[in-house]
Amino acid sequence: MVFAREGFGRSTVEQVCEQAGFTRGAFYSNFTSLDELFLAIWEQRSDEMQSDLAAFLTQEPPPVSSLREAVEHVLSAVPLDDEWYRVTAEFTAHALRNPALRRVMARREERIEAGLMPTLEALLARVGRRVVDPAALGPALVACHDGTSVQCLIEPDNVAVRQRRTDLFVLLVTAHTVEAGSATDTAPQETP
Amino acid sequence: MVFAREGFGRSTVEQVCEQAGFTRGAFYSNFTSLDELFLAIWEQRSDEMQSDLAAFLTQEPPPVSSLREAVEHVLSAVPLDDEWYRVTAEFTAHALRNPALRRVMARREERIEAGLMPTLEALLARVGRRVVDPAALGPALVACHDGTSVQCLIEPDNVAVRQRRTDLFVLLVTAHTVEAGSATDTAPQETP
DNA sequence: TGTATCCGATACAACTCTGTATCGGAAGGG
DNA sequence: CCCTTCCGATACAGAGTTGTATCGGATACA
Repeated sequence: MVFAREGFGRSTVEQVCEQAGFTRGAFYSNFTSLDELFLAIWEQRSDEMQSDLAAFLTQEPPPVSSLREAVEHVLSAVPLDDEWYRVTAEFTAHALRNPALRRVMARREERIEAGLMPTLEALLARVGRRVVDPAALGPALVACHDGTSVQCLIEPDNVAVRQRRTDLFVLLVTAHTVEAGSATDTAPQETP
Repeated sequence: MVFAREGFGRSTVEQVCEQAGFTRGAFYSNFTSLDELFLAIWEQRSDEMQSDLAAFLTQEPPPVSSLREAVEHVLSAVPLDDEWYRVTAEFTAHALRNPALRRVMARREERIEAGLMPTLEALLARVGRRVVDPAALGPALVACHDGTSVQCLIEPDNVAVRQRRTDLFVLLVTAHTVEAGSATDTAPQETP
């Protein structure tokens, strides 16, 4: 992917076409600008990943026996794809400057949450836990995923980073759930 | 800042010089490339922000009376600077493709943690809490900060996002601390 | 089989950016 | 007061990029 290698701003129509195996003539008869192509690619791939995630999660009910295992199973469906995260970082930077793309990013998050939460809740139910506030847990998971993904890719050789990533997810899920029988239905407990 | 407006890859030496009020001749007698300037600017500004953070936090011991107030105080020292976060997003995307910049990013995180944690621990001590595992809390805070900052800037009009951001920080700090008298000294408790 | 339509390749003209080389002036040292 | 040194401005040449216009072939349809 040219955008991952060069950065979006430095990519040229020529480079993209060369790698894709067609010419600039072909490009300009299908798109009007690189921006448009970038958006199209990102949306398509983003949709694919969400479909993959959803498919993976719903496919076979795994025999999880603890909350951590449930989290690990979900995380295993979200690979740390180096190239793809570079493209996403480019897209994020681009979106922060472009209202139209901002909406695309917002939709992406909504769809991730929509695809993730039901399965996650089902998995957690199996280990006897109930999510208290899905509307808070979803965004928190996405934010932590994005934040820790960058950390993992910035220090690819630091295994502790990846370990902490998992721990953080477990922590989040733990704090946002209660034992299934519990009557508590408020926001995550703050002990002090 | 040109990099925030145009994106790094689309910025030209000409644009940068125009805004800064000098000419390309002046530029090339002080830097060898835009990459170098970008790195210099980002490191300098990043250092400034860390100094500001440290100064703000150590300056006057605020009269916090709860863990949440302590967190809110710290967060108030980290403003959601729209322009600056755009530059950071650009830098992040750039760093994911460039090992030298990766190291700069890693150092940035270390310095944030180094500047933040002592004061945070002091503040928390004042409300009767002790951090259990600073080496885990620091990176988690940074990751969540970066992740939620994007969310806030992607949906600037959504106040719920900003609220959840604060809640998330409170949650993280809560989970990584114990009551000051407690003997517990293990990793954050996972109840189930 | 002939024709119309579509799509991609090639060619082209205009523009933009980069990096360097040369020139002029200002500041500092002797 | 002169001279040297440094720094920024201007000018220029080379390279690369964009978007369009024209051409050729393939495919679908009558």
